[in-house]
Amino acid sequence: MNQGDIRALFKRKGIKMTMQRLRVYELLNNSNVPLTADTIYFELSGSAEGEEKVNLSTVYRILEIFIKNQMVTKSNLSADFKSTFEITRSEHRHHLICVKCHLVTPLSGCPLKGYDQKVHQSTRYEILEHKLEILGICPECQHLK
Amino acid sequence: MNQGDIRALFKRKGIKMTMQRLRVYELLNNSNVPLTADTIYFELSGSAEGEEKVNLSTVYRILEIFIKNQMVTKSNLSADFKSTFEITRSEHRHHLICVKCHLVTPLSGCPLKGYDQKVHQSTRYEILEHKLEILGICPECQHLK
DNA sequence: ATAAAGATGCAATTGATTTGCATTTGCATT
DNA sequence: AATGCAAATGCAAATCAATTGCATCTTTAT
Repeated sequence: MNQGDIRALFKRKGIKMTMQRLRVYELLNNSNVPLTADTIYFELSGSAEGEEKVNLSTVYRILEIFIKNQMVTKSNLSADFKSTFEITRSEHRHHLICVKCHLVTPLSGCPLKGYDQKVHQSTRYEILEHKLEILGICPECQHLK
Repeated sequence: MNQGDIRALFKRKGIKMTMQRLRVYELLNNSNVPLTADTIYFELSGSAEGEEKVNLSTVYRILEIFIKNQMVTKSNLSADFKSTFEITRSEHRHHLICVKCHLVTPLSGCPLKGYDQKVHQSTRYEILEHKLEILGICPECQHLK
């Protein structure tokens, strides 16, 4: 997804394009794991020449807009209980989190195909989404006793 | 589970029994939905004659101990992004949360039987637990437009 | 090029959770 | 039942993520 595509997406959603929003979007789009707000902040700060910082509250405000426009999903991964943000993809993803080192590994495929529908039938809730995370100890950390 | 059972459980775990711990445990044990720390605090404050308040930081410290002893599980339900605490049961539970009114409904049965094992095989993580929550709109709130 | 609407930066605030410390309580022992 | 001590509690202050008010700067439509 190049800069033009992103510009078009923003226009389609009626979101004003700014340098900050572009950079936050690109960062999330290029990450294959959810990111915390302050990770985003630091990633965008450490960048090369000419690049200005993006203020942390601006990061939060941008994320809020992306969420409202369903471009980003907010979650709380249990590893550190900070909120994390992830680009909405056509195929949603779940993650495996190491409780020791906090490594996050995306899982392929969703084991809950059809489950939302079943829950809808038994509860009459209108189902919007589900969140799943698996907690464990990664191979590395298993060796650390 | 009566007071004697709880006392025995504490003894078995090597946890000193105090009035505050007993009351927090009973409250969680009698709830069929996860509770936030401040809900616990308020529940225990509003109680009848003779009952003293349990300080909020004490509530947090008690929950910490229960978690360490695997008597309680901490989660972040997405509805309001506060931490919630739930008694560990032989059959773990997942919940359906209304994004409008925050109603929490326990779901019966776990749709992930065998999935942990499968993830273990493909990733070599030692799997400890999984957390699942379904977000939706409850029948009541669907009518509110 | 210009103006209006909206976005950003900065500092201060909020709200949940944690921590230090003085006091109190539970429990093993006498 | 009384005693001693380790551990638990209450209270106030601190911490940390997240939010907000406001003055200034950018974007976009004209």
